Amino acid sequence: MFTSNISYQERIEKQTSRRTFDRSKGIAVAKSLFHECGFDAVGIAKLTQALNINPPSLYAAYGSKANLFEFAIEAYIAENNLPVNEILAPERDTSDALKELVHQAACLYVRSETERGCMVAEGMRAADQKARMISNYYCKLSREFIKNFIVQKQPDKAEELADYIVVSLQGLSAAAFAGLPASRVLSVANLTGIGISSLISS
Amino acid sequence: MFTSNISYQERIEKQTSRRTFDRSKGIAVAKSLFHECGFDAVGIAKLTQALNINPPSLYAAYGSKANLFEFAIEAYIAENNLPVNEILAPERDTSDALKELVHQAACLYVRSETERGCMVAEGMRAADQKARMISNYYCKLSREFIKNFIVQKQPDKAEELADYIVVSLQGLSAAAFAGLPASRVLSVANLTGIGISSLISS
DNA sequence: AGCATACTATAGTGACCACTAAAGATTGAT
DNA sequence: ATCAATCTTTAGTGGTCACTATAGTATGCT
Repeated sequence: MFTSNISYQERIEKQTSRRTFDRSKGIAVAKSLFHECGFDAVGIAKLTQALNINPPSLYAAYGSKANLFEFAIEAYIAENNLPVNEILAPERDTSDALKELVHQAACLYVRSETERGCMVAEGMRAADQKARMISNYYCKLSREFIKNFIVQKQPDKAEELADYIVVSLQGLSAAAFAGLPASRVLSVANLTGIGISSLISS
Repeated sequence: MFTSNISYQERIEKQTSRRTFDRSKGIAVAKSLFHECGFDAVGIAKLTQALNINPPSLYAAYGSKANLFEFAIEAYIAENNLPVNEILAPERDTSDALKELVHQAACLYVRSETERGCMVAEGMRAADQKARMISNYYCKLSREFIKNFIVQKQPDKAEELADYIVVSLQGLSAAAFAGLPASRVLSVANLTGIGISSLISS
């Protein structure tokens, strides 16, 4: 989408029965490494060692480190995505829905001891510009989704409330990544939920 | 404190009238670069070019890149620090004080077009472990200061409220760093303030 | 003047970075 | 069986990383 002319699906489908390493598994491993360490701290050497392959195999399969990162982010979203269609169902109370979204996201950010925070939010801080652009794009997608939910019932507050939710999630992700214990992250998420209630009822 | 056996003051005082580059200015330049680009994205080459010196001069003056980063953070705190002793004056209303703290911090995070967010908060995401440790330490200092203010009047909520404030600031810093326009960052800070009110009065 | 000190600049260190040229190996199709 | 395609491996590319050994130079002290 940003750096590749060939999509994730196209690449996967090209895989034949030939002797080859498992591309899907490669993306899963890369996702874990990128999530745990961040884009900048994961080198090609670390990736190829984790996959037990050589650099050319990695490049033949994914094109570049940035490409692989984007595949990994897509996998992250596909696997870890919250059931947002249920959480942000149109008929739900705005406040309840947003509170649950923040709570569920916080749970996601601390459920692993090693892969902390939101991979997208953390990717936005990478020193590498491509990694930042990719992450920013998926963050924007999320914000739009949240905004479109809010706009149905609170159109006048949709923009600023969407910003508020996204920024809150960025803070929770940062805290989780920095090592704040799960219980305290969830406590902050709970306080954020109380804040959301007061913002919507006012 | 973490990586040096020689303090900032000691180094500065050692400066004689000999032909030498301005150490304080070097720290100021490094601070701007680190703040704008992040620890990882600023190499020795970039620093020495900006200061118009050679690497050995930089190492003679500051010891290491991590040392220089710590000096830069100290300078950042000294120069950009909010008047926290006034904002968090003991006699002030807890809610008003915390709201102003968040507002002033948000203003700080977006006042420059290039140096966005909080240098300490952003440093906590560096790929370099030393930079993370240094940043985490100063973040912890800030949290303690906030907690000690809250504990005077709301001792039962001090810990979780302090976490809430710090996480909110981390979110605002991340948003500012990612390029969210100043007006929207300030708007989110304002909403956070409303949330703080409801948390304290409840 | 002579000397030790403290900074400087030149020029490099090995290690790592993302990435690839070239050739071998395995496959499916003919 | 042969060939083309596609993967693999080996072995590297040039570049940048943080950092430094060595030697030159300007300074203050005696």
